[in-house]
Amino acid sequence: MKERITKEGFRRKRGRIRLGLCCIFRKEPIRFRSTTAKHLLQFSRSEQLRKLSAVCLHNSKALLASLEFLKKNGIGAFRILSPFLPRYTHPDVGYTIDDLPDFQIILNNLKQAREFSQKHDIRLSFHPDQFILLSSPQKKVVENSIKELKYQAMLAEYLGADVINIHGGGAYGDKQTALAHFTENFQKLPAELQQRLTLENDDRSYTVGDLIPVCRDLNLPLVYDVHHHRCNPGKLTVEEATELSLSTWTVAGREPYFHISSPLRGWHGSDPKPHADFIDPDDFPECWKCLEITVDVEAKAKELAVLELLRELDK
DNA sequence: GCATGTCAAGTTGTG
DNA sequence: CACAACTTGACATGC
Repeated sequence: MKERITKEGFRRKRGRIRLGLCCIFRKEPIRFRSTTAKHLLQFSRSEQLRKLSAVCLHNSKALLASLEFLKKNGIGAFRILSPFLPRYTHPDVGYTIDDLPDFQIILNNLKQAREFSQKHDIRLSFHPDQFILLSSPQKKVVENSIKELKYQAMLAEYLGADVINIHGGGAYGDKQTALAHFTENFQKLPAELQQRLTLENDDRSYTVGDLIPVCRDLNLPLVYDVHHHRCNPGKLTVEEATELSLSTWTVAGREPYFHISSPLRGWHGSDPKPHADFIDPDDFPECWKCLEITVDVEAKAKELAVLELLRELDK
């Protein structure tokens, strides 16, 4: 900690680290809405679409408000929640954008969001949830996953988001076989989806060491989650994993994407996996501080945690 | 208003 | 063997 010189003018500058907010706000009154298939199914199709349209329209406005907040507060990235257009791929109530009565306003808002984020250099990303599995031995599971990924790729296209980040999925008793399934399924995806997909190490199955060969093979960037790494490190140190992950981005000339969080109840004794409200500055790897990277802050206090970490890194 | 149960989906590890 | 946790609560219902 000695190398941080506090004297004005000699302040050690952090690398251009862009901090990212994940999905929602703790205190700022910006809320995204959702709805359920069960609720929708009691109405006629046209009534369903009216309700869905209202929610999607609300969310498109909430996104614009989010970006405005990020710009004002120096936050450089935003992860868009998966049900931004809720139940889009649901087998019974799924829809396309132009089914929605307000689709023109919604599309216009998405276009505005893209222009705003480009103008103010706010990086947008997606993180499909735990059901999205390209490594599953079940054909139906992979099919549903691809359907959802295509939906997120469509949104990413409208919004100019460059990252759709997923995990390796289950190990199914044999990681190498599962990763072979992943590779096989990845190669069948449309190019516009392949271009955006990234792989993230997780806190139970796949370590950075497990994923690096797949990433090299498929030319796939690795989103390095240092909290997951500390829960499930494999053989690599944080410095080694950082270096390996960086190489998967720089080969494509893209800005690396990392994740940070702190354990809810500390590193000792109880389960370290659940996330804390804020980031303990000691959890932020020293070796990241001079890098030009995006770091998503996975903390329960959301924008408050991002702002606090920003201040901490500026010290 | 507020408490509570429910919501599309898969997999893993814990108690 | 049920259940919480996972990147994340929000919504609907009933009092």
